[in-house]
Amino acid sequence: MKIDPNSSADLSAQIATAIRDAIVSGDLIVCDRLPSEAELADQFDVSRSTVREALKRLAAQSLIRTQRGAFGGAFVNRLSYPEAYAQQITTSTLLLSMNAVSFDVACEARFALERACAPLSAERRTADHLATMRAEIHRQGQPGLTDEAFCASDVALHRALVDGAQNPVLSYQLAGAVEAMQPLMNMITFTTRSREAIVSLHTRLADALEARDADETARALSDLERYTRELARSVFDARDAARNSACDTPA
Amino acid sequence: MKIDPNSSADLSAQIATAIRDAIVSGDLIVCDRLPSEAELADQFDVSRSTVREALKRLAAQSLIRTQRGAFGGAFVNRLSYPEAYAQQITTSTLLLSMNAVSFDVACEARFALERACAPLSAERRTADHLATMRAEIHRQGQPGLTDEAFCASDVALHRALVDGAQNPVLSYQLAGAVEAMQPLMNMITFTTRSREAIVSLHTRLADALEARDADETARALSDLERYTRELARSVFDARDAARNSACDTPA
DNA sequence: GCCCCGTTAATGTCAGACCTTTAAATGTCT
DNA sequence: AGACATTTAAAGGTCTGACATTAACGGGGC
Repeated sequence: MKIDPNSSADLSAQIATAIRDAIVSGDLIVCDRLPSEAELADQFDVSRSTVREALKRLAAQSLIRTQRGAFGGAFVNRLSYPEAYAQQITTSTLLLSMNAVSFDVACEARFALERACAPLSAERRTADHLATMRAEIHRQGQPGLTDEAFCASDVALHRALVDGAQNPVLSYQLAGAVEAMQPLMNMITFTTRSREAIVSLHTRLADALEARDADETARALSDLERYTRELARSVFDARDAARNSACDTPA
Repeated sequence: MKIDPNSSADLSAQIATAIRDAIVSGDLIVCDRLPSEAELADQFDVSRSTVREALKRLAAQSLIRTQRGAFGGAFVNRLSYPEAYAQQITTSTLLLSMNAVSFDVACEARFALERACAPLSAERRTADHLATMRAEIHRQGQPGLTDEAFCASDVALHRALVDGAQNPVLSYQLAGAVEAMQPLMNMITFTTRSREAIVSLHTRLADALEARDADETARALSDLERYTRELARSVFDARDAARNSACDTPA
C-alpha cells in the first residue's frame, strides 16, 4: 500500500483509497485490525491527523469501525444489512432530490422494481406480511391523517410487499427505490377522493397477495402506478419549470 | 444545529450527522457554502481538527466538496449519477462479499430486477444498445478469453440491457445488483460448453430485444437465471460450508 | 476466588503553527 | 483604457506535540 506524495489529491483521500482498495480486493478481511494510527502515520510518512481523516472517511462508509482503549483500534467492519439499507436510502434520496429527477421517471423505476418482487412475494409472503399491509391500509382510511403520515404508511405497506419476497438482497435494493420516493410523494396533497382510490388499489393488491396471484399483483401495481402518475401530473404541472441552477463543480 | 457534548458518540460523528441532516432535510441546498472550518469550530465549540474529521466524513459520502484558496470552502455537492453509481456498487459488492449471501439469493434478486427492465427495454432500446449487446456476445464467443474477461463482458451486456430502459434511476438501482454479482460470478469456471450455452441464451435475449418482444425477453432472462444457478450449484456445492466467523461488532 | 485498582495502549480532542492554493484586489505598463 | 503582473488575504491541507478518555489486562489485597 503506497501513496504518491506528488499527486494533487489530498493525502488523506489517497490513504483512504489505498485502504479501501485493500478491503474491497480482500487483502484486508472482516475482523482484521488495521495498524494503529501512529503506525499508519509512520508507514505512509504523514502525520497522525492525516491518517485520522482518512480513517474517518472509511468509517463514514461503514468500511471500518473503531474501538478505543488498549487493544482497540480500527477494524474492518462487516457491512450489515441495516447499515447498507441506510446508505442506500440516503444516497437514493439525495440523488432524486438534487437532480431534478422527474416524478415520472422515479415513479416508473419504483413500480418496475416492485413488480419484480410481485411473483416472489405472491409465492412467499407470510401471514405477517399480509397483516402489516392490511393494518396500513386500515390506517390510510382513517380521517384526519396528515398527508405526511399517509405517505409514511404508504411506504410501510410497500415495504411489507417487498419484504414478502423473503430475499434480503432484493429488499435492500428496493429500500432505496421505495423510501427515496417519499419526499417526492410528500409534495402531493391527497384529497379524500384520491385517498379512497389509493386505498382501494391497495386493497386489491393485498387481496391478490392473499390469493397468491402473481399476475393480479402485478396488474394492481401497474394500475397503482398509473393512478399515482396521473395524480402527480395534476399537482406538478405548475411548478416544474424553475429548477437546475448552475453552480456545480467546476471543470 | 446543535450537538450534545455529553453524548458518548464522537464529536466529529455528531457534527457530521448534524450537517448531514441539514442537507437531507433541505436546510442546506446544493451550492450552499458551509461556514469555514474555523467558523464551524467556533459554532460547535470544538477544535478545527474535529470539524475537519466531520467534513471528511461528509466528503466520503459525496455530500460536500471542498475547494481550497480564497473564497473556497466546503460546498454542498450535487450528487451526480456517476458518484451515486459508484457508491451503490461499492456498497452492494461489500454487502454481498461480507455477509455470505448465497449465490442463489443474489442471483434471484438480480434477475428479478433485470426482468423489471425487460418491458421498458424492449420498448425503448436504441440500435446502440443492441449493437453493444451483439458486440459483447461476439466477444464472449472468442476462444482464449479468460473467465474474468468473460464475466466482465457479461456485466457489460447486462448493463446495456438495463440502460436500454432509458430510465437513469432504474439504471442506477440496477448497477449495484448487476456489478455486485461479478465477484461471485468470478468464482465460477466456465467450460467451453457452458460458455456456448450462455452465448446462446444471450443471443436469444438480444433477438427478443431486437424484435421488441417483452415477454420473450423476460423468458430468456428467466432461462438464463435458471442456467446460471444450475451452473453455480455444481461449482459451489463443495466449498459452501466453511464461512462466517464470529468477531463482529460487540453488543 | 473475587473484587478493586493501576498500567498501558489505543483512540478522541485540543491548540497552535506553517504550507499551499486560489481568486480577488491592486498596481503598472503600453 | 485595457492588458498583464503582483500583492494579499482567506481558506483548506498538513504537521507537531500535548492531554483526555477508554478499556483490556494483570496484580494485589481481602
